[in-house]
Amino acid sequence: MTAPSDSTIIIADDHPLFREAMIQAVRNCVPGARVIEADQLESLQHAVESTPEADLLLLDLNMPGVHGFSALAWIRSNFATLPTVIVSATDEPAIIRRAISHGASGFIPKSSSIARIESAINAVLEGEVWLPEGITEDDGGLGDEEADIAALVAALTPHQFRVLLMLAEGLMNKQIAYKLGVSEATIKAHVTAILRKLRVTNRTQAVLAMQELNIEE
Amino acid sequence: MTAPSDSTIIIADDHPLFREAMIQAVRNCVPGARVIEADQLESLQHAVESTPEADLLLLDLNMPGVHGFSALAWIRSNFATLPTVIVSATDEPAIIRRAISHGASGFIPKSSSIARIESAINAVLEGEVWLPEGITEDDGGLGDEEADIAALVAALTPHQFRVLLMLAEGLMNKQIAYKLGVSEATIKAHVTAILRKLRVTNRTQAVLAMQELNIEE
DNA sequence: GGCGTTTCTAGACCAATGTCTAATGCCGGC
DNA sequence: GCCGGCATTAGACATTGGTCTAGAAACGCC
Repeated sequence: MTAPSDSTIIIADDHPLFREAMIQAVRNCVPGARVIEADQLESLQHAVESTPEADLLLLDLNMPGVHGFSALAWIRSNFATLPTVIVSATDEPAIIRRAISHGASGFIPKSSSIARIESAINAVLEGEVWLPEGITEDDGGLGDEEADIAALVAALTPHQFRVLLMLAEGLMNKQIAYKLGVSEATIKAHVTAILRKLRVTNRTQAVLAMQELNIEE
Repeated sequence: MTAPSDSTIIIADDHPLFREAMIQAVRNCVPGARVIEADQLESLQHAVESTPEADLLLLDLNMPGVHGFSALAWIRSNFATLPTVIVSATDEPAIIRRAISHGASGFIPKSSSIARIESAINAVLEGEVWLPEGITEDDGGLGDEEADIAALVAALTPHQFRVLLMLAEGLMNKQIAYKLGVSEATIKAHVTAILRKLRVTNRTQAVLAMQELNIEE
């Protein structure tokens, strides 16, 4: 238990029961830790932006609005000092290695025992990279295309990334403007910036580009 | 060899080498068969539309422009009498069962031996359903959402389906019109029809809906 | 505390998208 | 053979989407 007891740890998972279990594990590891929960990307964004001093993020790969590595790529870019551990239902080595290549500090399959989860949390808090048994880190890396798009997505600002996620839900500019409480003209400006950064020419292509970071194989 | 030697068989696969191997297998099974090749969805559409008397379609799941069951769903609807066997690099039982639920008459993993492929072709030509060893047909079926969307996609006309595939590439109406040799106004009419049939309100949502039929898990 | 840079905001303008109406041609049923 | 329904085509019109310009606010850097 080398971590200071005033650590702040963010847990992002849309499943309340699992979130509860993770909180227990965290409390066992770091008794006095402050735990912040997020059940969707919006609350996660709020959490990381309002607590830049956080020591660890436990991130589920499949939450409403994000089904893949786009959230990880963006967080790694905008909050590079925040160690992030991916928590996922899968345990496929290929996906685990992709997560590490995208900058994750560890990978915890949801099938892991509580004891192993606690080991993982402790290891990452001490600066190590934690992987499930039998997985080696030094391997492959990402496909060219995937790495390229991750870099482009990482260049987005927080607002732009949020808008991109809404584009990926098929929302109109007007709906996005309402949700974010700004004018439609503002959203249009964000969309233009997104298209430029992702090097595409319309919103459908932007959504398709981001989906390159999805999990599917 | 109960199949008549004047059978017509369509082979759709974007990999020339593999297509060649399949042709060999088909010729062994049905010596006098007429073989039609297609290397992408456009040529496949042309093939099925111009040879309604075809006896069998061997369809790869991953071709340029189609990455999933959308092509199968649409073909089953518009050419219901054409037995279709899925040929795919995967051998995951879940995907195989999804293929059968979408109306495929068989499933051949690309890892199969020539002998097994020939067995499969013969079986399907005689009206049976052919599955790899160890896979049972009677199971599960599709998720509600997937079945629903398959039904909506199946309702599209050939032209509409082709336009939808181009929407899924992020093309503009103008580009689609040029490719299909019609006016932009025509494409707009098609898009409107597609949106209605898929029960969505813009092209991005249409693309997202179709992607529900993609392979990803 | 200033200062340049980046982000966020938004209005005006033009291009792309989607709807409505309607004509043509094709196919199946009576 | 004739009729009704549907696919396809397309023009006129309304809405949405995207670019350009530009000011205000936040942020790091002297």
